[in-house]
Amino acid sequence: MTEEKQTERYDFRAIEKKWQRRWEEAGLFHAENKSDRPKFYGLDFFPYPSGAGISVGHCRNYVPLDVACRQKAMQGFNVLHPMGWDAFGQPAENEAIKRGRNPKEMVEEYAANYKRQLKLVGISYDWSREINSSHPDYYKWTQWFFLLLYKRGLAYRASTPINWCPSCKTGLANEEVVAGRCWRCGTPVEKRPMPQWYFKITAYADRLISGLDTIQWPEGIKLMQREWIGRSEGAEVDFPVVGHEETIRVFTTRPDTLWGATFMVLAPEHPLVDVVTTAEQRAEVEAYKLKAQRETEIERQSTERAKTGVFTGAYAVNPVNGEQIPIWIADYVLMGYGTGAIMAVPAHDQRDFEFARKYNIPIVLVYQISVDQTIEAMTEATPHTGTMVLSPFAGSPNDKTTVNKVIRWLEEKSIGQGRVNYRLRDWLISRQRYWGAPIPIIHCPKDGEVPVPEDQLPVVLPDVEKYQPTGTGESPLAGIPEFVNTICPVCGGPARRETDTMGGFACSSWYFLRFADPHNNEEAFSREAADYWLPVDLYVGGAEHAVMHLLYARFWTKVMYDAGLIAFEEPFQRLRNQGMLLAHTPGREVRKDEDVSDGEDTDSDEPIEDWKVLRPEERKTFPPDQIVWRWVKMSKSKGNVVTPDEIAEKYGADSLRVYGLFVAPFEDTVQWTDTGIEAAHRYVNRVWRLWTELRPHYRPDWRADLGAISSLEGQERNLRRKLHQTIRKVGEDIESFRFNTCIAALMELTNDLSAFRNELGNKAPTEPQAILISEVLETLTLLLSPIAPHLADEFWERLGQEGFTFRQPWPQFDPEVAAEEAITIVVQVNGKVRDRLLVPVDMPDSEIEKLALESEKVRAELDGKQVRKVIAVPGKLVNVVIG
RNA sequence: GCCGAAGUGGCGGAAUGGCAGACGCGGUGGUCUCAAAAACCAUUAGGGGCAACCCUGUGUGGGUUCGACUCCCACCUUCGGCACCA
Repeated sequence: MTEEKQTERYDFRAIEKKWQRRWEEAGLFHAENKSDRPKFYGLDFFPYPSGAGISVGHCRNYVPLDVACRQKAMQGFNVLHPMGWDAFGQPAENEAIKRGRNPKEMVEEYAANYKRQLKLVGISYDWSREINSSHPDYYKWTQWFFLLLYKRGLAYRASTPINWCPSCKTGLANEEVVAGRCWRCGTPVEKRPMPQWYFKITAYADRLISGLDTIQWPEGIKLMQREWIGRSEGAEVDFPVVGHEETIRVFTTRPDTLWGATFMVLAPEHPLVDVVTTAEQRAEVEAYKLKAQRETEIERQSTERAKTGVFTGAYAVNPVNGEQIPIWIADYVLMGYGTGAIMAVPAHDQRDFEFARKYNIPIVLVYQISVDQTIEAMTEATPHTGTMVLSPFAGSPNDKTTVNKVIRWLEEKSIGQGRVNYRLRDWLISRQRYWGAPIPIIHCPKDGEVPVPEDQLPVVLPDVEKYQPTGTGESPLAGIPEFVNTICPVCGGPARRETDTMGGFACSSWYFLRFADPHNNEEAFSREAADYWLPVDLYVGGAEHAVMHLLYARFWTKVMYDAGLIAFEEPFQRLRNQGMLLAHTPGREVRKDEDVSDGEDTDSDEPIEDWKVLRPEERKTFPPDQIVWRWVKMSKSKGNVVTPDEIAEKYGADSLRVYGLFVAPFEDTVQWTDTGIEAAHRYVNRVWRLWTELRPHYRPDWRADLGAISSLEGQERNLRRKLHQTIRKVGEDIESFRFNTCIAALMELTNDLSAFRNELGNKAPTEPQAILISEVLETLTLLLSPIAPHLADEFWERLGQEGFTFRQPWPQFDPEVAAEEAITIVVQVNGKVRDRLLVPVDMPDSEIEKLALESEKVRAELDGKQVRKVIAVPGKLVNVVIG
């Protein structure tokens, strides 16, 4: 036969377009709120749709979850896999300002583009549930939740110094300040006193810690949350101030060292500073306060910084021994933690030790390491060693038990109180920006703060021409009289609306619930829908939200639980973080003193940047030999974005999917390479050719003749075993997010199938061979379905089947077929491999041991030496210990 | 500084107490072709040997074990997080 038929070309563009259209027409991914099947809710962190669209980097979290969801659907689950837009917030507003555009229109356009791209990649979203946090029918409920928190005493307005970003011109939550800088723009953050809205997240601190034990999240993320909440146990103690009514309250984790307190330190901003400072010291104290105020957070937080401080002239009384100790102010004490004041125990706290040495303040040992220990010889504080020598507890060890004993004693004597303190601060929710959900509060001159009645929600964000931040600390909304002026719901008199909007994290703290019931106009979600779908079974997104979004969403969920709205306390059962995608990017080296935007870091130990991306226009003119290539995160600002559009056009969406899954473990940071995507494409092509060549031998009724292949031998038996092993492996690997080895397993199967095809050549297959081919082709098609869904559905159709692989049951493996018949037993001598034995699976250990000892290699090693021990591990190896 | 994760061929990675390097990239040789590409086949950790084989090898140094990439201790490096938290 010379009709060596040319295999049909793999026309992925046509195939992918065709199936995407058919899926949409069939409403294939539409999830019903009721089903006899068990539910599965898979969720991606909902994105802010930026103008750059999605890059192949985004596909690294959307595709794996899509694979998991598609597999769940085939396994018989009723799957909810939704997508929506985190459209409110500063990123969108900043971009709109930059482009001189209306944020509303702009966001619609960008979201539409995202949607188009996600469809292009073949993600199985139920688009009928698409939501947009900037739509009134969504933010109505964000406002409703604000009022829920308000009514439960969890939203309050207070005027304390806030983190202010001078570039974004708005307040920032503590979580949004990274190393003293704004997390969005990197501008050093300032402190400003201003009346602001807060959510009382600190009231939930303990539950936010304990809840972590009930969920399957990466340990690193849990740890970061625990640290952020920063629980510490200790005591509060009041120190009377000599000659004043006031007392200074301190929090300490080490009340057992009270007897060694030789001075006190107040934060420069502490309200009592002005009260206690003496006339002689006032000038010096004022100067220090001013200096501390001028310093940015960055400067104040810099490590290895020498301690500085000023004496106030005042003294406090140590309540445990009546001694008078000086009161200082110093910037190493922070107003934002504890009470803003500390008792200083230089002997047992390193910071206090340094301070005492510098200002010649006495040091008193509470715990002594040895009888001849002298203060003069000390070079550092000894926080965790020694035996107590002062106090009624002399003789106690320096440990937790002693601390607890002292706390009880303090409570009995009414000197102090046991107390738990948290690093977590309340969540600053006010933003002096336009593009957010207005805070639904009315300020009435008569009735004060009045919540907007629920039937008046939403408080609609007005359409305006000018929405730029004012920079005065007032929201742009304050300049719109039609918005501001309203009527007090209580007295009917004239009143003013709150003009701050909510930060974007409010919108994202409940969106996962809205997906359960996205079109509900009566409530945020129906209890029934929430009970059915929630909690989210699998949540996938980047680790950059480890504290912010994930902490806030957990907080709101607990509030809703307490309000009886839902039956669960943790919103996300299982969480996975995908790794970053890096692109090889040309840049140039930058001298450390060049291009440093805020040229005042004279002694900063960290260079801001010693390398800069070349701008596109620079790339053409820059001397090639001076270009320094680096792997950096793919982002529009770096000019190194690869879009799914171009990859889908050149290689196809299925190839892109395979690439991202295969290139590295899901959590790992990976480097985008052209050879990588080409390899994936080559594999998909290879499957296409192999499958297409074998397709003519397919028998639709192969299941009826399974008996014909129950006793295959040789290569055919091996291929069938491989097939069933692959079913097992692919199933397990998708379940556990090990997509790279999952693809590898499919490649191995393909390789075996290829060898089989080569063996077969142009010969017509025998009856059993045809059945085997049929089983392999059909099963391979279904195994590929979650990974390369377009290709799989095309194959499915070409097998003469109806419908979609998405609706087919996931293949089951036959353990007997998958079982190995003969296994290789490794024979070791003293732990070194000397021989290998191929034995039947069911050979008894004693037999294997005997064979091993008879092995020529082993006998050669023996050479007169004694066999001391023989270790046999069933199915694995025999180790002969000689000596 | 503290906390966490990681370190394996030329490269991405596999193996989580039992055959180190699956799978893929890249390389080399071959088949096909007028030629090339594609595809297919073979080979590919390093060193030694004509060979069958032998030795070395998972960041470094110790330890536990019959046996360690895997567990324990110390150190080095890289990445991520936190950073005067009283």
